[in-house]
Amino acid sequence: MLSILQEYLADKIVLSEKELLLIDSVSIVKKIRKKQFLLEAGEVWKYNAFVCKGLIKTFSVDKDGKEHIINFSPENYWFGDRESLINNTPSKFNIDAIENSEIILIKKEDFQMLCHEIPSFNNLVNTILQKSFMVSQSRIHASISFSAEKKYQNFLDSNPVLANRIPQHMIGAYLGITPETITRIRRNPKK
Amino acid sequence: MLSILQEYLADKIVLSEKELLLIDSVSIVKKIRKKQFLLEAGEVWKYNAFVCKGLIKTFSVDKDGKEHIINFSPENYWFGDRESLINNTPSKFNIDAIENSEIILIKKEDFQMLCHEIPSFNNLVNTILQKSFMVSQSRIHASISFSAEKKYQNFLDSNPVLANRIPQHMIGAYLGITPETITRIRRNPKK
DNA sequence: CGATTCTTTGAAAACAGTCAATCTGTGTGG
DNA sequence: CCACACAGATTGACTGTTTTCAAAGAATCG
Repeated sequence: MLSILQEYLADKIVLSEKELLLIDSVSIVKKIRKKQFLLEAGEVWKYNAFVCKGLIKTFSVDKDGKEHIINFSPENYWFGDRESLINNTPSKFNIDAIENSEIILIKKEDFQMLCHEIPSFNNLVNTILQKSFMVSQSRIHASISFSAEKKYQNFLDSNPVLANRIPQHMIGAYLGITPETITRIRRNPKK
Repeated sequence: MLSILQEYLADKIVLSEKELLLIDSVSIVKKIRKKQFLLEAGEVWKYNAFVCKGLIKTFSVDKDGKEHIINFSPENYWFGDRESLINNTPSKFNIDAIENSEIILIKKEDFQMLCHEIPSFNNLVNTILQKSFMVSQSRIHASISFSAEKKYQNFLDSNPVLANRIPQHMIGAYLGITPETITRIRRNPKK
């Protein structure tokens, strides 16, 4: 699975053989099965994680037992709980797999080392952060501006591929809409 | 007003006299009055901007003329439309002042130059980006998980100082709640 | 002041959520 | 390969929250 990360990196930045080896040397390959947890609320998250294959979700569970999904992470996406990672605080979130998945974990210190040793890697990381931030801004915008129907339509339009890998009730949990409402939107779209 | 930015920077990183001068040399000081626009939807945003004094808001206006507020930026905060800035695309947002304000603008290219020339400045920028991202994640979480009342309470708790500088209808526009609903929440808090 | 902006109110309507039951499809173990 | 269990989706009736609209009342500012 290391090769998937390598391909991803090769597509974004130029790395020497030595740098690639350095990255490999700190990469922990891991397979997890559907519904298996990577992080449970209360634990401290220690890694930067990359999805080689599969689909990961980050979510919270409220006191009524309802899930609220912070993020979906498919292949070639990084994930983790940044807040817990950076502040060394117990996470408010859970992370588990929606599909059987193969991921790479890089320990916080190792990841920092990579950023320090490999300037282009560091740039990539910052670029990704920039993009993540823009995506999250646009999600906020949708969230405060749109009706349930528009939120759902917007999700389908923005994530056409992802949408048919994710059960409807999870899309709901991501958008803040109940699955029943989504059913009704689908049955009875306005116009 | 340059001194405010200098103070802010001095508090976060160590800068040589020369570096400070470099920053000064590309800083454009600007005063804007309440309700004055810095950016209108459709224009391309060209700067990184820092608030020395006052309060800035970034918002969209939908087809019904309703405002949706993306961000409030008080003193010592950076603002701008990152998406428009980075992609050189017309902004979907407007930026104006809630209070008479004093700000510093740094042109995109100059800002990149600063990041390139001053490593500690670059680090600071990335740290801020990290933090902005975490804040926006937590706003997303609130937005998909909480009732109107909890959103409002959470806003007051998270922004006790800001809250009494911002008219209620703008807090509503930030949270995705009508001002009437906020009035009712205040009149009739549950427990 | 006078004008503007902001907040509050009430009544009605729209929207989305809840609950419980049923239906559907899928995957797994025997 | 079938049967069963289970997860997911749909339905309908109902409830509750939030919005809408219009009007009136505060508060603020020049």
